Amino acid sequence: MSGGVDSSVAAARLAREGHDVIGLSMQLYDHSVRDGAQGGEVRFGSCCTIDDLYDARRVADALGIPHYIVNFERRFEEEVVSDFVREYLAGRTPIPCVHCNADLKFAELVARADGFDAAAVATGHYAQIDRDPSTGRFRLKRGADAAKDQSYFLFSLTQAQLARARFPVGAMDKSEVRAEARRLGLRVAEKPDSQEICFVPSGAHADFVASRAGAPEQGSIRDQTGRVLGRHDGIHRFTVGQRKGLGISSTIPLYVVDIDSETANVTVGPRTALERTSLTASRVNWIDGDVPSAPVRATARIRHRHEDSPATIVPIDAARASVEFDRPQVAITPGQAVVFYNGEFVLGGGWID
RNA sequence: UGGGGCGUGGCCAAGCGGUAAGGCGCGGGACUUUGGAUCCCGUAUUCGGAGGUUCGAAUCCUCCCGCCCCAA
Repeated sequence: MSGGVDSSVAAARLAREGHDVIGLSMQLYDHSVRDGAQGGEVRFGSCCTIDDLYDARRVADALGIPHYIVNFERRFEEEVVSDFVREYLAGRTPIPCVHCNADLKFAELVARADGFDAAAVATGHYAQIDRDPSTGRFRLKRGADAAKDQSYFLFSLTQAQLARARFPVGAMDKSEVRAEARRLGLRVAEKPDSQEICFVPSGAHADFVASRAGAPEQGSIRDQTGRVLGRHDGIHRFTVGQRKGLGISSTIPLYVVDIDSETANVTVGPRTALERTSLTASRVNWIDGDVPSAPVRATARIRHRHEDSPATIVPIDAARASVEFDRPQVAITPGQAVVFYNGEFVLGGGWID
């Protein structure tokens, strides 16, 4: 229970269905240090704050279920935050929410749930799970509300994890979830959707990285011919596809095309220079547990809030695959996830090299 | 005070006689469980100053002001 509407309604639905529900909330960082102590200007995202934990507790009270806060500060630091910093310093663009899901919610949290002898672990994700009638294997499906679908963030789930997972709001529209929260009188009914990175003060992720990594290495901003157009204060300030913040005058908008962590060079070019037809992915997970023995026709999504596009997925080995798109994709970004779909079903996904 | 170049919105910058491109930034919006992501809209009655030529100038001429480079 994050303290948001979705997990609150998820808990409410399970309770109403007669399940023996226990509310668990993850404490991800030390609020006594982070909140306020640094001058009051420090504000964290709308998720996982101390206020959110209180909201979760209040909702649990309202539902008449027990509520526990589990301390994942260390794990969060190890699995999510340090990875986030490391990735930016390597010139990649991390997506911490996937790690938080895979490494905390569906790993550590499940382990804690075992301590409560829980049969399953439910979250407020907009995604659905069913079983393939022919193989008996679990399948991951998009959320019913196309606008809120969060299946992208869940591509790394395994059969074992899916077997225990429940997504009570996955078949609902967001509006229905809010309506149900209102009907139940839950205080979080109108709470805004969370956004931005929960552990970084809004709008300052680069400063956050710098504060963890020390003095940033400056470098050059070059055009595609290698001509120097400007300087920058660290490659962690850039992501492929980025247009803003370059500080370069031009006759056309320039976008970050490439980031070289070796030379600290950031290459920029016109929008068309962002188009690529292929990519390779590492740490690929296939939802059904088996690596396909032949290329797979699918649609692939290269970022959240992006439409998946027809492609052929070619397994390279157990953990890698190449993805050949039928049409060029704009701004394929190393560090982001690529997720494969077959219609409503998530086939798998991996991390873009 | 010999030669050359330049002064266009907060910044970079196009235009070089026909009535102010574009980019950055900024403001607003859309989107949103990653991205100082993307996308959309807005942002100079005016071109260092003053005169002049012209139907008409930021664009030509004159003078002035302020920068820069080369040579002394």
